[in-house]
Amino acid sequence: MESDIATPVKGRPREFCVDKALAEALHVFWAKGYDGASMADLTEAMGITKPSLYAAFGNKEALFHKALDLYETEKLEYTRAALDQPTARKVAEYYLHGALMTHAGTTDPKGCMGLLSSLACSPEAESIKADVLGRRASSQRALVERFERAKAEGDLPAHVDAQGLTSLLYALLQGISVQAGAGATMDELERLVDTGLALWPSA
Amino acid sequence: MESDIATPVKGRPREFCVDKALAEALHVFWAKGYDGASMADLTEAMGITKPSLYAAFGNKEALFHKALDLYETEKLEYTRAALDQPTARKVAEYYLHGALMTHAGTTDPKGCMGLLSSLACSPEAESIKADVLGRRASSQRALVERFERAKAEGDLPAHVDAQGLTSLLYALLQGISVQAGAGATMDELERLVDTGLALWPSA
DNA sequence: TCGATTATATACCGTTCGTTATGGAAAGCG
DNA sequence: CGCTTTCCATAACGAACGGTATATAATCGA
Repeated sequence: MESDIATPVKGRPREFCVDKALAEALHVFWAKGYDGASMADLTEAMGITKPSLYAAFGNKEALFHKALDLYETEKLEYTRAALDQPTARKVAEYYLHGALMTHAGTTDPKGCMGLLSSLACSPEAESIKADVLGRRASSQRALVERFERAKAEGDLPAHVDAQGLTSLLYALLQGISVQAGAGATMDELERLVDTGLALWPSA
Repeated sequence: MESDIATPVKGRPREFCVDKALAEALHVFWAKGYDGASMADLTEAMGITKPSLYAAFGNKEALFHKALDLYETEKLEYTRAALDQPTARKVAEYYLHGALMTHAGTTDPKGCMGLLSSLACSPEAESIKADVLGRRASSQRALVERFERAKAEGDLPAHVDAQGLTSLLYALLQGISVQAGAGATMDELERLVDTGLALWPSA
């Protein structure tokens, strides 16, 4: 997928790096959510003025979608890599520890950008919510299929509900994000994960 | 706890019911969150004008705190009643089924009002977030103590981490609220709850 | 060097936000 | 009836919102 940001050959060259600016915008959206991030917040963090932002990214909504792309490819890569783990239990471990690092670490904002922006939905930002929910649904479908395969391969008991287990694992991820954003310590969240993994169904 | 809304003996009587208006305000805050609920939304739903609202409730922030009181006493009563259940497993069942009814039912807005308003935190609404987080922390403390008691009474295995189990149960509640707000069906959420209870530690 | 083209900077647009001042209507008390 | 008190309705406040018009600066091909 190519970037749709034109780089002309004529005229005055832009004085900022589009990728750097987008990374800064991602941090603002991550910390404040779509509605909570104002254009003033964004331009200040990106180090550019509003006309430059609009010329380079279109508008606030288009900027968010591009930032969400970056978030998914860079920060949620663990959710895709988890599916390659050999057993359902290791899939869950990969998911949960990935969530700890990504959503409760110290370098990036606490919590999940998608969760934040899908809940705080101003009526005019319906396409934002739809984008986030669509990506989440496709991730969840892939996990259901992975757990179905695990049942077929015998590393999940036959009686477990793959759909229910997927919803439960996602609930844990969402709870981790919520509690991380609410100020829970890393120790508390690790104990949450350890308790969850101790209950994980064994074949 | 007495209502701090004065009811004078002289002067023109107010033409609306304070309790009815507060219940309507609660629904707006519940559906949209603190920042997402505008004064226009609130006055329209409450059927009163802005000066009446300010005279009766103070301002938007005070109105939210009063609505949160109502929410806690009427809608979150199940989290207190759950602690009276005889075993830790029944406590968890009460919590989870209560969350299904309250946060995924058809009569009230989907999701959890506190979760919504604690995540979407405009910088000037810090007292809102603090209020919600304080109530949640006190609820969680009570649950930890209940699970400690369950371990002493033998209906929870001695090796389980009461703090971790509490965080896990709250994560499930939060995940239920998130997924309910995202459009999950009641069937999906019931399977989430059933899967979680199937994994519940037995003595 | 000269237009053509594009980026930046400043200032402004209309709208909505939470909040309040102003003026009149309705009740209790003398 | 007056007088006071309280309520309701209209309109306005300053600030912040997302988004732009305008003018100037910088770089291209010719």
